[in-house]
Amino acid sequence: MRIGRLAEASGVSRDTLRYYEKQGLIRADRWPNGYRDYPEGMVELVRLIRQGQSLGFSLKEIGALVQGLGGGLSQVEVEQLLRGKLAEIDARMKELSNLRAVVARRLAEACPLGLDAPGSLDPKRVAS
Amino acid sequence: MRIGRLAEASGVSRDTLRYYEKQGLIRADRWPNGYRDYPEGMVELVRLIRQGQSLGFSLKEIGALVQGLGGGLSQVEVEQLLRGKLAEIDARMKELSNLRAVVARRLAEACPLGLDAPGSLDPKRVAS
DNA sequence: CTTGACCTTAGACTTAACTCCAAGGTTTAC
DNA sequence: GTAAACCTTGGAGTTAAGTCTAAGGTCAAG
Repeated sequence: MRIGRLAEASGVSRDTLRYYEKQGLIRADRWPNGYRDYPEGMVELVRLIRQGQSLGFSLKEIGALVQGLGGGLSQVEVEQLLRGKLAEIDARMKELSNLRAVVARRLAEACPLGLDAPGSLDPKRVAS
Repeated sequence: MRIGRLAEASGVSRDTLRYYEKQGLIRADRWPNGYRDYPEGMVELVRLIRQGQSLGFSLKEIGALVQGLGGGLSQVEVEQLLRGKLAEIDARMKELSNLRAVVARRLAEACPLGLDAPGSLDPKRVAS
């Protein structure tokens, strides 16, 4: 699979894929002519990278995880890395559920009667 | 409350608070000498902004929400904005739970025996 | 054998979100 | 009253994550 095909399949630009390679997030074999050659499964990995990113993880963090799994880390280190990531994901889910509650509460306030209760998000009326 | 106090209480730098103001995310009254004066509740709002950010929302998105709530949007528009945000949060929670499953699976694989199953995150061994 | 659609690299440019600096005014502590 | 610790503005610099451009190589179709 050449870069254009991977770009189309994964929904990121060619430039971005080359950038990810430079950052060590993905790898590519090469044809004799220098063209990059990706395995099918790369689509999955790139999608995972984008997903991680959209959830607030930096490329560096994602890279550390991906690198760690592929690279020179020991069994124990990989395990710790994964456990750490898992804890972080759990924390983030909790935060997200808090945020959801805040937005849902504000919706409940705004929706039925137009009441303006304290604790609003409104920066002009924030509680003194 | 002056800017230094808010910075300390909310855990962001003075510069960042001024930047948020420039971007329209927060507002401040002024003392006659020009110093910014924040209400207590501002701490809460700033924390919320940081939380939203750490969950992958841009300042622009957060600003639209905060602005919308404070600003010239109609009842219906605010309601739509909030519903949209809620849907987005739900989608993100689902993604996060997917990501959690991927990491947890990899941990289960890596942990007990060092087996290398297909579907790994490893960029060097991604399925062909 | 040339046209169009691919691919390569290196490097410049862009945007978001800070972060720092300079030059100066204010307030508090001694 | 002066030194330290605040505050102000404007503007420059930084980092991450792309995005774009230039100059050129490859390949299939007509």
